Amino acid sequence: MDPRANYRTKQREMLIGYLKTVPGVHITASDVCEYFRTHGAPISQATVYRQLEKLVGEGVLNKYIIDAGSPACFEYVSADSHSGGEVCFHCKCEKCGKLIHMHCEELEEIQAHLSAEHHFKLDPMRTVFYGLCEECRI
Amino acid sequence: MDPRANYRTKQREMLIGYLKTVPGVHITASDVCEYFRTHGAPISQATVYRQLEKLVGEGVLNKYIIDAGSPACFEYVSADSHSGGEVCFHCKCEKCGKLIHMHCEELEEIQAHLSAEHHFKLDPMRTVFYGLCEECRI
DNA sequence: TTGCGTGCAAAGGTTTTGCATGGCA
DNA sequence: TGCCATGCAAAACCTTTGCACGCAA
Repeated sequence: MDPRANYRTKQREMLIGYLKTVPGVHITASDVCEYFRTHGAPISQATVYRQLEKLVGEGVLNKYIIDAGSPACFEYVSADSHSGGEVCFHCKCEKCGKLIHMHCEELEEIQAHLSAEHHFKLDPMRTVFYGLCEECRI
Repeated sequence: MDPRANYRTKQREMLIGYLKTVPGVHITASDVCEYFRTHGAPISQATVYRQLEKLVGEGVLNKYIIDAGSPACFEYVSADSHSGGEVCFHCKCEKCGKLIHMHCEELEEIQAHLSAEHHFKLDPMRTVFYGLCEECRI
């Protein structure tokens, strides 16, 4: 689907290798820089940003924009997600800022409904539900 | 519901007055600054940001984060939306940028489901569904 | 009079970019 | 060899903040 030539550089392999070890966890660009700096194999932030963006384009990572001013979050997409099996939704608490991951079949029906009735192809990776979490709703 | 004392300053009135004339349109902070600067009544950007954020807190405006690095978008909330009668959802096309307003009962069930099953109180005014619109989905 | 709102300028944080060098294919 | 990737630094960008002054209540 994406026959772009990608060089297998040391930095790219290190990045993918690391992100694979934390699937379903939100990582920021500076998190990545910090990780490699404290592990004796620093990668420049320019390279981190460029590779992360490239991996998003390839579908290897998801990118989430939670809030303005805050750094973007990246998350490794597990192999079984590629098979179309599970979709991950996100809920963001407006009060405490907590981010909740959700794997819910019922919510997947939203996609079908939006597609059939509103001719809109939902992008679950990009969509964030805002509201109040269990503790904050009182 | 919100007894905060809000001074009726000239800048605040001008801002609300302008935003009211463009309901359902996405406006950025710099758009606002530009508008008033070219109309002979400049408002400092600090004031624009502070007032916009305050108006969001009051429910007068909605704020949308479209993309990292891109400025936040603000949108005037019409009076009938305040009456609580109808809930308005938004779909934002990631490709052409079009914003689609939706009044759909079926989608309102999402709120009930999130509340009952996931203990999450959805805020429809703040939530935007991202994806591809009819023309862009091809 | 009180204290919030404003304006200016500077800072803060995230992300992008120019350019020379390095490394994969 | 050709060209993409990397690193460094600086720039670009949006947004927030400190402080003194102004103005609504």
